[in-house]
Amino acid sequence: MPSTIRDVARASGVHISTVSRTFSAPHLVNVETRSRVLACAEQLGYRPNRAARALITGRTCNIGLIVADIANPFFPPLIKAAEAQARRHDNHIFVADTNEDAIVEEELVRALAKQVDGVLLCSPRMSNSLIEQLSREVPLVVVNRQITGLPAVVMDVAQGARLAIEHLIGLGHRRIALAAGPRGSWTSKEIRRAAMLAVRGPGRELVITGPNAPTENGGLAVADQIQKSGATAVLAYNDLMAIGLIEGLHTRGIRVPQDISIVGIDDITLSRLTRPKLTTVATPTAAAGRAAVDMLLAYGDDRRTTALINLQTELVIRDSTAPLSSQGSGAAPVVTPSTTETPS
Amino acid sequence: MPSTIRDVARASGVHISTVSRTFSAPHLVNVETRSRVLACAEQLGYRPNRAARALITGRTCNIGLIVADIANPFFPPLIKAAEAQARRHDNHIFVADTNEDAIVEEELVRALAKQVDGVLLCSPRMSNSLIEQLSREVPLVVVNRQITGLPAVVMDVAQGARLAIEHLIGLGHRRIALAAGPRGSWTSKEIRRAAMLAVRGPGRELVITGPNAPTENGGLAVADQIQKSGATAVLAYNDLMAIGLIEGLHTRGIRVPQDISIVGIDDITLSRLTRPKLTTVATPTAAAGRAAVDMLLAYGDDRRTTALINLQTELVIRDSTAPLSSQGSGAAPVVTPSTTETPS
DNA sequence: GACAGCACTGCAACCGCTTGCATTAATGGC
DNA sequence: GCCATTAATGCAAGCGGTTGCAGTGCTGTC
Repeated sequence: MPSTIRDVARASGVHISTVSRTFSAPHLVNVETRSRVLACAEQLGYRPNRAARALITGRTCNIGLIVADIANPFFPPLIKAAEAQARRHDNHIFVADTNEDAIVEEELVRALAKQVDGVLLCSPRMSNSLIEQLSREVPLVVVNRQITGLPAVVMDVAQGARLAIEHLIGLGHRRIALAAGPRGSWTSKEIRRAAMLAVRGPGRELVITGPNAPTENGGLAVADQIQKSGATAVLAYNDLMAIGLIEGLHTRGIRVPQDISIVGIDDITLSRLTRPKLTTVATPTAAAGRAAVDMLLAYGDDRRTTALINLQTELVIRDSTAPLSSQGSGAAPVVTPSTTETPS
Repeated sequence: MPSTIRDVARASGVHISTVSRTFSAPHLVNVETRSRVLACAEQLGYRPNRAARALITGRTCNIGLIVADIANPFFPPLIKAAEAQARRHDNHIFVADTNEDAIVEEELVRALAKQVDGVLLCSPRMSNSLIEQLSREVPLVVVNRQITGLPAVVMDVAQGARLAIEHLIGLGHRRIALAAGPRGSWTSKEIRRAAMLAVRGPGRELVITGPNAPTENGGLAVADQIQKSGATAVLAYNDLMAIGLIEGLHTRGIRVPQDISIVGIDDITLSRLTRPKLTTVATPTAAAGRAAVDMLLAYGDDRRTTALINLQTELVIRDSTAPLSSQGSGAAPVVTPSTTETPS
């Protein structure tokens, strides 16, 4: 039913190759012929079949976008921006969700490989070496992870974490907890590294809990440990965890920010609307989506394309952080060794 | 570089057709041959090229998913569920965002048509007739809109709206406002229809404002009209608008729910976390995503497939609604004719 | 022992399109 | 006026698969 290049050729009385050229190399065909062909195509509602074209040109004009969890509010703005940018270049986007599972991730890259010109791997959970191997099978741009030799777009969460910790220290906090992210997360490692560095100083300690699921439930679940840690301030792996944590502390009668200060990371839309409004590190997710697509599309043009884009983050101070109140470190003064890793 | 069917054929010493059959009709090939072929394929890392296969079979095993706005928190759970369900059937999903634009929508359906087996059209903004026409070019399943003759998955927002209005009436409210959704939204029409019916009764009035953008800003922008309307309760087109509206009213010194009660629709994750927690009509978006994919995949099998799935909604009562307080209809007692339509 | 039937495999056309090469006609240089 | 260019188009191979048909060798039947 849908008309093919042959239908158009027949209708306009030329060979199919002329029709083909009308669309993919117009300068090679006579103006009159061209307009005649275009008219027929228009009338027949002809559109070149991209899959067929891809078969011979090797370019699908499709991009794969793999994220850990579509429903995690961190990703939709990234997906949206990537999709828009892709379409601006006449590309389409496959979106796939790994459910935070490294196995699924690998399988997805392989499954998509033949149908796309490249894959955007967002916050991957796979090992570096596996990613490197996959990048030999299909062009890859990694988002939220830095792997030497691979093009990547990262957001400078280290800097963000540093700003957050400095903010907390400035408020008088001395014992600060870090609610870490999921296992395999590069971002989580970065945050930890930066936080440890930033906390360093006389009488100051960093208590690390995790790994945790990067969700509201993950935050809820860690509330108990946080309470017992004796920390008066917490930096959470992301806003979702921060929000869950606030909820969890609330049910334990601990008030934020009066008893404990909380800082999130990401600045998802939600964070402006919760109670209290969340102090957080804003990450430029939309910009990251756009940049990643651009990088991928530039892949062929110039192998020496900027291999790493590092986007600035900034601290947004709202209502979930407050000066350390002299009387109330609401959390129990249980002493735990600093920088303890609680497995899970 | 990636190995083709020919490589596998050569390696295993059979004709390419045998390799092909090994993958698409295994029962037609001898067990020994089959395992030999499979071994070679495995070793070469061979995977059938879906695009090439699609060219001749006509089945791409891809699905298009078109939504109005990926970043609108209503959609991600739907996208996630659809993607998971699609993958369960070994299909992949193209996601595209129309930015609430009917023109873009049409273009996207056409652009995707050749690369997919069908398209899920979520909350379309196009006219019914255009959708019908498109459905002749590519299998379509419409989500959140009912068009006679087309397979559709809808959520029973009419029932939800009725429950919401009854809840408000039960709380003593008499003058109720409806913050309508965007132009072209079937859901918005349904809600209006149901709300008008439900409000009907002695001394009761429904004030309609809109169309409005289905976003937080849309809600913010309508706060003024709501205030002037003299309504003591509002049903908003969706949670995002409801939240924006609460914000807008707050800056005007109007408290929710003490001065005005607000009900949203959708029950997005956010709604459990705002201040106050939102009373809202929960819509089963994940179920809708799954159902829509199933419908699309069943398209070929049975033309008489259930043409309409209507999913139940339910009212979730939280903290944004309260009994009408005798003293305080916080909104100014300006009299506006009932059921006025404010254009925008 | 001839033959029908079956299981298995090869052959080749084809899906819709691109592209290097051949062909033709028109053009310009001298 | 002849030849080398150039512009425009046709031809056909091929991208990576699928599939109807034909061929091959066995088996079982009578």
